[in-house]
Amino acid sequence: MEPHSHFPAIVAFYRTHRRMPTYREIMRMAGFRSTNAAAKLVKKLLAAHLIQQDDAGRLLPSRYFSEIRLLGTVEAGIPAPAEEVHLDTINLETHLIRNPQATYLLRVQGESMIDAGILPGDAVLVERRKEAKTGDIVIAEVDGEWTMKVFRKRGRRVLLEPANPHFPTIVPKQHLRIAAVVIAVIRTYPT
Amino acid sequence: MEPHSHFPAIVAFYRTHRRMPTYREIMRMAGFRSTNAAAKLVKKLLAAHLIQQDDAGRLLPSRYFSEIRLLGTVEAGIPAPAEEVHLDTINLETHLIRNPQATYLLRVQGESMIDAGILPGDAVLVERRKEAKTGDIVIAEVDGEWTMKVFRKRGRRVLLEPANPHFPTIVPKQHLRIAAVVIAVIRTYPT
DNA sequence: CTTGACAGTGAACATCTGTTCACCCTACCC
DNA sequence: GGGTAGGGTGAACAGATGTTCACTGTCAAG
Repeated sequence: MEPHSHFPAIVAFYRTHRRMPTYREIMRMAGFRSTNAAAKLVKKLLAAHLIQQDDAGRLLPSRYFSEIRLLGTVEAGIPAPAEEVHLDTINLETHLIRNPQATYLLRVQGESMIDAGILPGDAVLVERRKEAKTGDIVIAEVDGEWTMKVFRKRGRRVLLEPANPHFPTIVPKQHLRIAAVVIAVIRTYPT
Repeated sequence: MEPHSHFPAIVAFYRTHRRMPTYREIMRMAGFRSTNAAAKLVKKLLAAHLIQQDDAGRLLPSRYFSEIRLLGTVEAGIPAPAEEVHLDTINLETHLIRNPQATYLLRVQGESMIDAGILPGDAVLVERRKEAKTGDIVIAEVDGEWTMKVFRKRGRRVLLEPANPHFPTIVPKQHLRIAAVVIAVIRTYPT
């Protein structure tokens, strides 16, 4: 039995148990009767970089445990399922979210950011943050109203610019509180 | 020290180490000098359903490790962290992806879909599918070229429409192969 | 002051963990 | 046939792991 043939079972174990299997569990899954057989299998999977290990020898999932296969550009097309073996993969969530405790999903109303490709109905992933830098898209409370705009600092002044010429640039009069910065836009299409 | 104040550190540990911490590691993170203190902390986190445990006592991540808190619209604003308790949450990956085996991430080149809010550099989540219905955004191979366009059926004819008036509508002459349908657009902003 | 709840210490224990050793068996090559 | 590499067995071991016990200090309520 080739060592890689047991890899899908390990991935499945990780998904259902939310942890990596132990050597004993790998042994049982593969039908071995000795943990040494599992250890040798693990050594091969390690050499193939299909799984990883920490300093204490504990098994860790590799990037191959994430679900999404990464292709090139649209123009490069989509390969046949058989050629998928070598595809790079990413974990969508770790790729999008750096600070999970401070991350939220908001729905967009209105067309004020339409030229930045943010349409009504889109979802925006935002990270709670009090500071922003020029060019960031921020969620802010200005003079009592919540809004999403592009943050710009002009010298000492702060501007909140829409991405739509039909909307006015906001110059905060009294109160500006930056609550969050947009880190991603997510638009889903009905299937 | 409140027990929940240590929870973010545990989540951070899980994300960087790709496994749950042991009781000793929780002990060190919290500054305790007895594993019993960590065990008591864990008991409280278990009672609050912030973490989970398997049959052998091993710690497992709960949904709070991977789920995003869901707010309303931008105009409704972002509540203070204290009011977060009742927020609904979703898992980003399960929310976006219905059929993981057939789902891929592609990068967008060109501006042909810009009026649909799909900009160059965006990522599109696509699901391998051979059929499409009018209005779907499809990845298709037309007369030897790969392209992303809006699929439209006009009677017996099939049109592939761009979302940009400067680009031509494609009328497949010989060969049209639909490879995938766009199920989501994801745009990330540099932090 | 007394009481009780709570949080943390220190130590112990049975079990599980990754790792390693010697060994067996089979298949293949020269 | 002889040799060798590879995959598997069985057993052992040191260290790590979750759990538990008795105990100490603190602090607020009565």
